[in-house]
Amino acid sequence: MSQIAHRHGKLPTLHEVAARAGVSHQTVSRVINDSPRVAEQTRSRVLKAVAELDYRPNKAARNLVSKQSTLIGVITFATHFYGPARILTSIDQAARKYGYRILLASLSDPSPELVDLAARDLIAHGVEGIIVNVPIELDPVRIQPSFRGVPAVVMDADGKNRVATAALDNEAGSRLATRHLAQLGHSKIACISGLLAWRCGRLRQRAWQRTLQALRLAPGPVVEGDWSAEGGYRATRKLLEIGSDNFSAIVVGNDQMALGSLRALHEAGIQVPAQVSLVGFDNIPEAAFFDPPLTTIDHDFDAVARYSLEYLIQIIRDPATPRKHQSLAPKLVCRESTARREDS
Amino acid sequence: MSQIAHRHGKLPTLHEVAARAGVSHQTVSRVINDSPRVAEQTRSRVLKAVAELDYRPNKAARNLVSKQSTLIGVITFATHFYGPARILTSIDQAARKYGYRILLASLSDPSPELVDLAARDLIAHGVEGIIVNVPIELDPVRIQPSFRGVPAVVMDADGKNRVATAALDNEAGSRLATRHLAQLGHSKIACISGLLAWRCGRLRQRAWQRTLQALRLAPGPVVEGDWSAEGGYRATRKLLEIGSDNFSAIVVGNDQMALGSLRALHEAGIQVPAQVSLVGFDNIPEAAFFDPPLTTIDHDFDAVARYSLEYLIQIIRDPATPRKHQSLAPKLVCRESTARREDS
DNA sequence: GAAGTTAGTGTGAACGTTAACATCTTCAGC
DNA sequence: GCTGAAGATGTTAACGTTCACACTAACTTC
Repeated sequence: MSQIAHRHGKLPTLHEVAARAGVSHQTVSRVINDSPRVAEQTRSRVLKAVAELDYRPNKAARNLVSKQSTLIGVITFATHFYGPARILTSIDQAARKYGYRILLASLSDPSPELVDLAARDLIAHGVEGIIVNVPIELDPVRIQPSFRGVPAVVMDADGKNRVATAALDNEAGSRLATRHLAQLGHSKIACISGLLAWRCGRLRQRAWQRTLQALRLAPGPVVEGDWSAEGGYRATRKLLEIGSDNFSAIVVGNDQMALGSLRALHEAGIQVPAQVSLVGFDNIPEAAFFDPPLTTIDHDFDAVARYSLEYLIQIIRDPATPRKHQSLAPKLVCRESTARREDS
Repeated sequence: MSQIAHRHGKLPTLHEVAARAGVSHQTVSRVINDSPRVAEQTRSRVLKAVAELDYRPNKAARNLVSKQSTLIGVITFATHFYGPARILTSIDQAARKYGYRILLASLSDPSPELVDLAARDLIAHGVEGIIVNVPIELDPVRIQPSFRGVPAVVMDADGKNRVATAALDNEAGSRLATRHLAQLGHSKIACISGLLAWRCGRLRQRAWQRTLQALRLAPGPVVEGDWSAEGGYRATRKLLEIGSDNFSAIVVGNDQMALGSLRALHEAGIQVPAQVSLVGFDNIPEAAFFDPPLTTIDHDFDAVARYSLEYLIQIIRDPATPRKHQSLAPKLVCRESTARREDS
């Protein structure tokens, strides 16, 4: 790798490369930045010096003068959950392709104030753009001043085409799940929602309710879960306490909770799907191996993440890019946790 | 928040704050950095100006001159898996407490060359330290030159006390799992390993083998999985093809694979734990809700992550900190997927 | 062959901060 | 009231880039 030992903690600079190649620092800069205005011979001489010294441009210095930090900030929350973690990973993967690195700002608490603080801090670090993925109801128009002109894409929000936003269509997913159960003949459809403090939790629950209304079905019992398997387990126990003859199917807020729900039903001696049908949400890789394999809503986390990042980069490159809302349609994945309602 | 509108994309600087407070930029710098040599009256005047302009120090400029970037680089791989994702999250949480931000470098492929490249890039960004969490066998002593004196902690590796390393004790975990099964009377213990290209996969498998040797038991069949539920499912099918009378228990490389395994056994009409006992690895939050609830090895991902970060910060603050290897002991969590072997 | 163009290179200033040193008070100590 | 220390502030020079511009040589163009 490097043929030359470096003084401890001291990295070579443009000037040292220039001295070694016998040119000015500016010429080295031109070579580094692929400027066409460099003679082939000079270029190779510089490149040789760069390789010998194992030179890498100091990004802080570049950032200071040119505002090009090759940094994208991501403001996120609850990365211990599958969805947020998956999105973060996908954003990072996508960013790498464009030569960007991710500067992480994960919140201890999802409040607009902390988003504002995080945005400022990221901007102080010189990020070229910011992706916000926070589950609370965040008015993208109102928080925009926090970004002070730095391009931003807000996920899981709707910016009314005044702010760039992108979201998985939670409502469409929930509609799909509820309709599927109705079509199988279920008329008593319960709901285990995710945290209602989360936007996607509220959206999913509301769509369940509205779909039932549209189908002229009375809404079954609702219990709020906390997205975890344990939360799903507890919510199902509550549902069973209310009375198992109040529902023959459950729309569950995510797959982890569905796992807990499956467990609770199993313990209560209730057969899935023979006695109760269950639909999950997210289609985590494990869902196909639940017992029974889970019918669920497939959400393409990678796609939104990739879309958001590419949209952000487009805005960075051309700030005049129109701001709009993009929503990605989910699809139903039928497995074995749902079945036709047997008339009793 | 900010009372004053900013010119588009232009952030206030030390000088503008200084002008507004009627002091020199250096005095503002002193206030910002909590220097004691500032009169109380001046301090409050400066603070007022800072608040009014909503000033935040430009980290790139600070980084350039003082080498204090408040940035820590994390080199990681496969963040779509539970373990690496969890560790990343925990590192980030811990870093925030110390005022650091995480600069992410996730690899597309876990090779020493890419680790080297990532390290250089992170250093070019001015990170004050680096945490490496890559599953391959990485000789921490050999890759050390990549870091050019920048403090680093390598996870899941052993630096022979010449490089700072930290790891969950995979071998102890596997030993615990295997011994547990042996104590329950199982003598034919199979293994579904994780990817053997991963260090932890190899370590876990090897410890299973050695434990059996130590117990003077013949090793059961081994199949390599890929850490996923589907991989566990396929591996179990292979095991069943080899013949279900060759094993009465399985040590599985992680909980996701154990889920797939459970499914495959269920499909084959094999009762767990009545006919076959199963031990997982990692204790993911869902494991308690598998059917049956999974006996597994509890790995404290948060603890290693926190430890690694705190160790790194200690080295940053005092480069003379001795380099050593820290290993965290896992523990067995007994649930219902293991039972005493019924003599047939 | 003078004037304009273009390729290739160099010079100096900026970016916004901290470090090092300089300066100017103020006040204790005798 | 002089000396010296300490407290409070200011001045100047880095840090390592890029940007704007200047310059030289060679090559067109009429």
